Amino acid sequence: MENRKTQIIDLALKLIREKGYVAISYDDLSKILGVTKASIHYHFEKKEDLGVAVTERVLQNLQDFSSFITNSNLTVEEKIKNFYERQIVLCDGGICPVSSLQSDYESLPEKIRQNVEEISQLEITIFKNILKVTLENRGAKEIESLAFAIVSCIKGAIQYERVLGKQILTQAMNEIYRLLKG
Amino acid sequence: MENRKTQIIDLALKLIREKGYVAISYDDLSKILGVTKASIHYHFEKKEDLGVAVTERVLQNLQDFSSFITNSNLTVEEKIKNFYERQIVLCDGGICPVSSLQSDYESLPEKIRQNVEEISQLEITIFKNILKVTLENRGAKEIESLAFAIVSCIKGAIQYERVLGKQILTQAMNEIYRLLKG
DNA sequence: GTCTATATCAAGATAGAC
DNA sequence: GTCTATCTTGATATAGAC
Repeated sequence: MENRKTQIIDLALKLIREKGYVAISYDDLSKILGVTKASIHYHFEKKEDLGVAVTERVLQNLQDFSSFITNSNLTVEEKIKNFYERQIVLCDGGICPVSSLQSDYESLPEKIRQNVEEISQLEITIFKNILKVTLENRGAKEIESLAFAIVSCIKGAIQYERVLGKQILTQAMNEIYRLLKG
Repeated sequence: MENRKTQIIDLALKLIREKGYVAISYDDLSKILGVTKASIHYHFEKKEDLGVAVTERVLQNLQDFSSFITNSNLTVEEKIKNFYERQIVLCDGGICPVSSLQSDYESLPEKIRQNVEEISQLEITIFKNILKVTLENRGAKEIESLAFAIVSCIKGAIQYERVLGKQILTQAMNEIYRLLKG
């Protein structure tokens, strides 16, 4: 059942958002899906294999989003709004899966680390591409700094929001928009 | 030996920065310290007790820092620089212990959660206090939004920096300084 | 492709000797 | 205060039946 495989990846991604890669177990997954642990092991022999599949999925989604943004005619503000509204949907009450995997970085097998690196870099690159279109008068270095600031801000805000339960991301983004006008 | 207790908290804090609360074990701690697991259990009967001690330490340090900043005559820029340079020292190649604990939030016992909440809130409050002194012309709401943005940016940047290994925090902060002038 | 059963190992935790 | 020894539980993983 190829569908079961997808279902496992979906669930693993959800639990990584909530608890992190280290904290989830095949027991968690199997109980929620109503199957046995052995059944999960059939689809993903080792936990590492599942982690690789999840990060490949995240990377693929991000690449699709990158293409969508590149080929769109949206304004910079609209593109940024697209990015962080997508973040909210992806996180769905937890934290960003990328932040979660970054936190667990030291415990990740090499293959998963490489994917997390690639994902992190692509997020920065997407923002650099968004910014350079309309901020042509600013240097490449400044555009890179801005991309770092905006992505960092979005990701940090989501983590505080889960713990403190305020509209931290939305409010922080209002300030970021002002950065682009200055 | 009261010193051993402190030593365990120090080490736990270091490992939380590197791997996170969930990922560390009494076995890790005991091997590094050259004692037995049982010895760690003597000082902290349950892992939760150790987590509480660590977060109380983090909170205490932050409260001290808050007093220092409040009673200083530094400029806003200097205070912010103090904050994020302190972050770099605290993280020491890992991620911020607060970010680490935020990521593991779902897996934390209630008592530790409360401490993480308090710490997260105090970080925001410190920034609000820093900003309101010189940004009197801006409303309380805007000051809060700015505090959210700056703290989020610092914390997010540290996570990307560990994975991508660039000067992401410093560069992001350069852009944040511009926010304060606009 | 999914199951039962089981192996193996590590983690959190406790009892009791020294 | 630290140790040895041990317990329990849960996690990763495998073998082999259906």
